[in-house]
Amino acid sequence: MTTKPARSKRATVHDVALEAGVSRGTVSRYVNGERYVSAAAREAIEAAIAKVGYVPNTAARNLVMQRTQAVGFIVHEPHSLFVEDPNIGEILLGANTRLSEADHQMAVLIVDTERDTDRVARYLSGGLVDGVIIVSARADDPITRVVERLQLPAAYVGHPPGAASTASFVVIDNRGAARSITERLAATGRRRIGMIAAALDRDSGADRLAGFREALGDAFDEALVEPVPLYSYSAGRDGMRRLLERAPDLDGVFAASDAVAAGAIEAIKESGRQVPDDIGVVGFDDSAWARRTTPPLSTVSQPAAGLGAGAAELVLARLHGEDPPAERRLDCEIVWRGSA
Amino acid sequence: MTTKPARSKRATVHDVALEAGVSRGTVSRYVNGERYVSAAAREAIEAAIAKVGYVPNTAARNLVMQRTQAVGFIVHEPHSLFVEDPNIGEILLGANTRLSEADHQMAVLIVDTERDTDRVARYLSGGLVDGVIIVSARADDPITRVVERLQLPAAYVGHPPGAASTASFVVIDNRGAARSITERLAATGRRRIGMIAAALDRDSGADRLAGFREALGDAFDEALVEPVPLYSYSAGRDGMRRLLERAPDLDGVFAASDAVAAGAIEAIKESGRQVPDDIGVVGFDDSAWARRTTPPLSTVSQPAAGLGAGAAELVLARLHGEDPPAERRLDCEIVWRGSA
DNA sequence: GCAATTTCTGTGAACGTACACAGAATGCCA
DNA sequence: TGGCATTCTGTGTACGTTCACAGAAATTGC
Repeated sequence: MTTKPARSKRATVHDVALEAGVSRGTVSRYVNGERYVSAAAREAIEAAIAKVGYVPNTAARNLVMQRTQAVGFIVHEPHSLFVEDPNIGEILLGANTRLSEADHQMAVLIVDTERDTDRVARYLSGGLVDGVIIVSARADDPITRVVERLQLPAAYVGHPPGAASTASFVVIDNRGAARSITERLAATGRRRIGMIAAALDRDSGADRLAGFREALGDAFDEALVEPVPLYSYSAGRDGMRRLLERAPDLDGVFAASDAVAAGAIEAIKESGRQVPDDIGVVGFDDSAWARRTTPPLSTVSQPAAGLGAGAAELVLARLHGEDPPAERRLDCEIVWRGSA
Repeated sequence: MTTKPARSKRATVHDVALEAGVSRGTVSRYVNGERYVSAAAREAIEAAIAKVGYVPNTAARNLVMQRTQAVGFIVHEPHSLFVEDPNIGEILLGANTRLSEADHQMAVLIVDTERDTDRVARYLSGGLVDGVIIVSARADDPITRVVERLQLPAAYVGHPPGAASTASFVVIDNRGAARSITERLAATGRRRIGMIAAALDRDSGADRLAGFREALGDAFDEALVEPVPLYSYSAGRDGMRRLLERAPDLDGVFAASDAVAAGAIEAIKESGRQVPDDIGVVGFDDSAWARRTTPPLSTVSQPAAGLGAGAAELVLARLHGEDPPAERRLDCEIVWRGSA
């Protein structure tokens, strides 16, 4: 008696063919649901597949088909932000849902360190994804360059990093929304309105500031704008402290994101002032933060899941050889709660 | 003049060999950093690779190597929870960091609908991952069964879903931590301590309740335990409302998670009581919620990133043919803030 | 009842890589 | 100079699938 193999090898299309008494080609046709498979063959193949436990090998299929049915979801963020910013999670889920409907898999690629950059670049170059969704890219990004060089079908969520002819962008109307909510804040009777402007190196940050400036018109005062690097709680808190020191007579503030607004509220309370009585605060994103502050935030509701879904649609369209619009702009809604 | 090809094909190892005037084998050896490549050949190959822009095709390599250098990260959660629960994000990042160090890619697989189940099962069966990390699996899970059937090296974060000989588990000491924090709460002089017990169908939920019961000993009162289905804010708020109605004399409460605790605090304030003066509240997880409530939560700090990293290590060990321990238990720390 | 069509099937090639093996070149020592 | 170990190289095969093609079988039309 010979020793039985330690690990039973996976069944291949060949094994099924042998078991069913037909050829590889016929099995392949059956598996891919093509026409021209006789009833007899079909039954024999079904039985054989069940018996040997056949599952197609995707790597082999990918190799010959030259596609993978997978889309990369690239996030370039410091890890902490990925955790803190609920929008990214929702964008991811929105994209995943749409991709899943189209029978595509999502590979999440987080780029933080130098090392990640290399690995992700290798992964993309290796032909394991048909296209990519890119979230919050910076202007001069090695990953972006790799994507462009490979001519990989791409859709960006947010900031368009330079001109890339092969890419589409799905964005929200940051400027319009910032203008609307600032106008709304002004309409509550505030006279000295400041802004904590975050991430000015990105389109989103710059556009929100532009909208703010537009809304105030002549009343705009450069000195009441406090720039901070990130959309984070601590940046908001620190920025607000500085702003209050500079302008103690402030009675309204537009924070560039809810996380920033939450930090700002802490700083305001710290200083002994009341929200919204002394200072009205509005945020941006309608993230989980917005319902957790006291009072809850008036803010801009950002269709995060819609952004993800939109990006997925744009990539899928490209994969199907269509030529989708270069930009898709989603509207935002203002949600008025208690903070202003 | 002939038309140039619309899309230039990717360069293969064959093209490089031709360009460098050597054979496929030699190029392959160079690319994989093997010995026995002459200096002359090396230089020629380097030049050729640069010239034709060669990148190895991972699908082809996967096929012949019978491995993919990728690990699946499976989350079975309703979408909303994935977004709300910051621990999952941190677990993901912890795992990603460790996998990335070991040059492995992570494929995120979110299982929510029936449809997801099929797709993920197909993906796993297709041989695109060498192993999996599974977060918050339920007891009778189709995905878990697929993983077991495929004998895929696996590591579970949290709940061990039945006996699976091929898997390892990385868990936190839920029971011990629940006991500690309940004792600590009791030590502040509380006499009527209740618990909002969430997700009792999971080990984590059941163990936290067990630790609570252990800590109180004879003082334990079944009537002061309010079970809720999920670790969510709204579940906590609703549960606390019911508990307060049933036991208006309550002076302490252990919430099964920070999100639950945050909801509980809202309900307590709603009822006109003060935290911590009238009722002391403690949570579990030390998530982002903990620092956002007023007052900030006393809670159990859960090493979420450590859980992810631990799971990654266990899977990697299995992939290297080692036989890691079946369970790795991580300790938690108690963080005392203002809520009790 | 024979040609023309439609349905069905098997075979060989290709995808791009890794690996085993045979054999060529080189170096060393007696 | 011959023998032998060492370094290097090229060729053929395998991985598991899809696809094109040729040809067999069944069905149709007159």
